[in-house]
Amino acid sequence: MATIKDIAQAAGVSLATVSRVINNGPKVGKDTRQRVKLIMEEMGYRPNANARALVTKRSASLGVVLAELHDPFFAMLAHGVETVTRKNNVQILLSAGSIEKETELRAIEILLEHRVEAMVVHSKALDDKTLIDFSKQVPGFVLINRFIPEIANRCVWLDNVTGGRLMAEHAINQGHKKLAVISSQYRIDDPNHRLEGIVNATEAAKLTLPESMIEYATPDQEGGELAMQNLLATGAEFTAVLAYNDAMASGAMTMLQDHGIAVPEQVSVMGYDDVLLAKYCRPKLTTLRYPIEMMAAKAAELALKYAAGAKPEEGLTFKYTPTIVKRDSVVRV
Amino acid sequence: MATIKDIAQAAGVSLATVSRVINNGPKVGKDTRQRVKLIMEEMGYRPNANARALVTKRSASLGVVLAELHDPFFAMLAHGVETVTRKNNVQILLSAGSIEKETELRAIEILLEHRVEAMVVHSKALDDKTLIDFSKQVPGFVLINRFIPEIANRCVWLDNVTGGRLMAEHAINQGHKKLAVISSQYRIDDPNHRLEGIVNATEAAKLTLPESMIEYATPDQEGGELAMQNLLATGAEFTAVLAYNDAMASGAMTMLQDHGIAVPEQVSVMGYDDVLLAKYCRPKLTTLRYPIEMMAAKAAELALKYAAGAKPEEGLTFKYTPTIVKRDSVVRV
DNA sequence: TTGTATGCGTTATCAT
DNA sequence: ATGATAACGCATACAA
Repeated sequence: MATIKDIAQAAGVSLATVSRVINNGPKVGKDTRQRVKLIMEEMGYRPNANARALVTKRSASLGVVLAELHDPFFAMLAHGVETVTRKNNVQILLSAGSIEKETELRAIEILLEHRVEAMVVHSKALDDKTLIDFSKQVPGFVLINRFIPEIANRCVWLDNVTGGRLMAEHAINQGHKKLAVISSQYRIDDPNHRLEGIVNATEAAKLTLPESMIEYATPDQEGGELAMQNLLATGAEFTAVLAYNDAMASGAMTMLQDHGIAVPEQVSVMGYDDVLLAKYCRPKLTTLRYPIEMMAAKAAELALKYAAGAKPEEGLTFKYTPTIVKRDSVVRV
Repeated sequence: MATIKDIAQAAGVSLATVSRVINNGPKVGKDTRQRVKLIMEEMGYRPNANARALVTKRSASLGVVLAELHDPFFAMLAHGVETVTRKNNVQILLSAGSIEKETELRAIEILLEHRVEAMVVHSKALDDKTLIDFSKQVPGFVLINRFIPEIANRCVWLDNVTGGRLMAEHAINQGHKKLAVISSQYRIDDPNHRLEGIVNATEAAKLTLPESMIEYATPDQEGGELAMQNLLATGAEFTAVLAYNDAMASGAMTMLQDHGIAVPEQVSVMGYDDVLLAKYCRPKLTTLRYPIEMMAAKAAELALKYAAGAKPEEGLTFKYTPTIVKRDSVVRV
């Protein structure tokens, strides 16, 4: 592949001049610029991003750490990031961390080795201290879906406690008194927080939510089916089910319908996330909107801004609150 | 950030020695190795991938060009690639090309500038010649979802003509004689090929498929709804609908149900792709399995192999054929 | 306006 | 086993 040197030689000018042409530098004759450009075209010259990054110490790239790409949720996240990187002519470097400590760590390290300027990190397995340390090394370090007080101004996150509360309140407002909960079996913050919000709301409404009305399973459709199966097996009575996410809600609905229980006529179901699926499934899912795409875009902007030298404001954080999307899976009782 | 030089200084050895330690070079004393490693640890040393890429001319990265990240289909594609890059300690560089000539071109160029070793490209807007040219520049250049005879051995693609035929044949075998088709309005190869297969099958079965029974819309749920609405508005009669993809099929089902037409009792519906949605929607979609994740993994492997110097075998290509997944949206009539 | 020279962080070649 | 040194491709301060 042709280098700047080859171009200089072919054009009969110096390296510096070519470099200036490439970067639209100011001090270069109009005709020389023309000629050099032509030759670059002819020789199919492409600047070497690595060499450039080495000397300028700026890589024009943003690293993204996420769990699993095939999860639609992370696809939305990635897309949110992409909208802003594209606008800024910044490249995306992807690193998957599958919610395992070692992998997440390695994912971040790899991005660091590539000297990405900014970083949007979705980490659930790493501890606060590790993340705080990284944020000190990388000016453009931003966390998504996580809140760490010490670096609050680098956190773009969803208030899941409020989310849980909103879910439960909505069900309660619709007259439901016997609630069941289908949660994720992974003991990370998100399910804990959502559950906390649900419990708060039930207590405030003087309802009881016995442990037996809470089922845990994998946070996907199969998990939702399984959890509902278990719930039904215990013979428990409930008129509304609050699921950890839309996939579990969908699974739960399927299982209910398979048992001849009409949704929402006999049992109401609520999801969380508002992914595509929520609109596609029948009945359409009443759920909580998790504006992950918007949040991811925000995180990317922030990361780029910090990377460019902006100082994170003290005492600031980027908290989003989910909102209820009323569709057809919940009815008044 | 500490460099190899800093480490050398701190350890009282030369650059060369440190470099050897980093790369697990052979000729270095056991104790020196220990000491250097310790110091690297202490100083938080991280090799600079850019510098390394510059001198070794190998970037340990694979570029991916795809259309839209938030499309679950591309999320699967990305995931397929990721499974093999992870295994090979190769980094993913993402570039979105939104099915526009200019953007796709720019996406590839950017990856080229980063000197990615391998490339998995999903391009629909670029012409054959351009792609062939690129493949000559980049040894590890592989196309996914596209077939170009001149570089057949770099193409991992799905036989959409056969796919279309299988769809139609399945419907016909189930006794359906009046078919309707919902296709994509984008005049790229995929819908054309699928339609071609459908037409072939209908002709072989001595059925007619008038142009009025084919509706075109955007390849998403809204498009499916719209297309079905149009179809119903014309008063056309049909007992089976073949959709361009699962999203359109889902939209079509919704619209049918909204019009009080039972699926599959009154009208059967078939999708294409077998994305998550196909299992989630009600009735579960009978569709064609498009093993995109597997294909993407194959493409990535191939790209890496070619990048490593393996010569593309002449006359070879990587064609996949979709298979029918029978679920609940099609019945015998 | 143009050219020269230096250095970015690393690997690799050649000495020692 | 270890060190000195020349690249790699580019940007840039300094000269001319």
